[in-house]
Amino acid sequence: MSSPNVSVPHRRTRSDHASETAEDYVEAIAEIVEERGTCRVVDLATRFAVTHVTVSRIVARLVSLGLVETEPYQPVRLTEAGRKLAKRSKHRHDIVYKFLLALGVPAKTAAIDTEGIEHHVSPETLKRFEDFTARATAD
Amino acid sequence: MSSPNVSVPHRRTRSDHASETAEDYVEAIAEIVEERGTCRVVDLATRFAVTHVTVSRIVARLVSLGLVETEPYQPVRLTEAGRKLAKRSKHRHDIVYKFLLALGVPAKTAAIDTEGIEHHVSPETLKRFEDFTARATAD
DNA sequence: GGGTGATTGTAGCCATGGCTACGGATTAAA
DNA sequence: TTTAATCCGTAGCCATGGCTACAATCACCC
Ligand SMILES: [Mn+2]
Ligand SMILES: [Mn+2]
Ligand SMILES: [Mn+2]
Ligand SMILES: [Mn+2]
Repeated sequence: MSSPNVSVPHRRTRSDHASETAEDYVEAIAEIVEERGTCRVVDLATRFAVTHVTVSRIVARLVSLGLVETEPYQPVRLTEAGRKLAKRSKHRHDIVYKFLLALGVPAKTAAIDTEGIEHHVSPETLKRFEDFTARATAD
Repeated sequence: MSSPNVSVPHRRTRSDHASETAEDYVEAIAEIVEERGTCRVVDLATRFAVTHVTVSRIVARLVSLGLVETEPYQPVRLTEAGRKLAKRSKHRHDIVYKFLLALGVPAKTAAIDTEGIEHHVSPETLKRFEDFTARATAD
C-alpha cells in the first residue's frame, strides 16, 4: 500500500507471490498441528505434494523470517508471529472459499481455485466477497 | 484436467503460475501492437515494470514455445498460436475484471486484483463470474 | 545390542525471473 | 559523416522452488 510498487498491477501480483509460500505453509502447519498434535516435515511434503527436501529448505527460510521454530529431527512449531499470520491467512482463505461456494462453484473446484485466488484478493475485494456471501446465505 | 496433478490444490496453483508469464506477455504484446502498431522489448519492460534484460529472456522462452517471433533489434511479433493464446487470455481477463466491477470493487483495485486472480480461475468458476455479471448488469 | 524403516539433513543439479554492468546496433540529429 | 540517444544483447550475479542421490539420525522391535 505504501510503496508505489503495488499500484503497478503486475508488481502487486509478484509481491503477492513472494508472500504466498509463507502464508500457505504457516496455515498448513497450524492445520496439521490441530489435526495430529504435531507437524513434521513429511506431513508438509505430503500436503503440498513436493519432496521433503523442498519443504526443509522452505522451513529454513520461515525460521529466518521468524515464523517457525525447529530443532534437528524434531517437529516444526509456529512462533507467535507464525500463529498470527496463520490465523489471518486462514481467515482470508475461508472467506474466499465460502464466497465461491455461495456463487455456485462446486466444492472441489472451489477448494482448488481458492488456493491460488486467496493471495491476490485485496482487503477491499475481500470485503465485497464477505458481503455477497452474507446476503446469499441470508435466505 | 487430465493429470492427477491438478486435483491437488497447491499443484494446480503452481501449474497456474507456470503458464502465467506466457499469458500475460502475449496479452500485453497484443495490446501494445493494437495501440502503437508494433511492440518493442522496451514497451514490455515498461508495462511490467522490469528491466529489458528480464523481458529479453522471457521473450526468448516464448519464441521457443512458438508463441512469439523475433529478429535481432526488431519488434516482437506474435505467432498464430500466440495470437490465439492472447485472445483467450484477454477474454478471461475481461470477464474477471468486469465481475469485480459488478461486485462493487473500485476500478483501480479491480484492475490490480484481476491481474493475479485471472490465472487461478477455473472454467467452472469463470462461468459463475459471467453469470453474476450478466444478472447484476441486467438492471 | 543390532537391525530395519521412516524421517531428516546435505550436496548438488535445474528452471525461472529478478538484477547490474557493459558493449554492440540502430536511428536520428547536427 | 560523425555524434548521441535509444534500444538490445550478453555475461554473470542472486533468490526461489523444484528435483535426485546419498548420508545420518531416530524409533522401535527382536
Ligand atoms: Mn491457503
Ligand atoms: Mn494458497
Ligand atoms: Mn495476469
Ligand atoms: Mn498467483
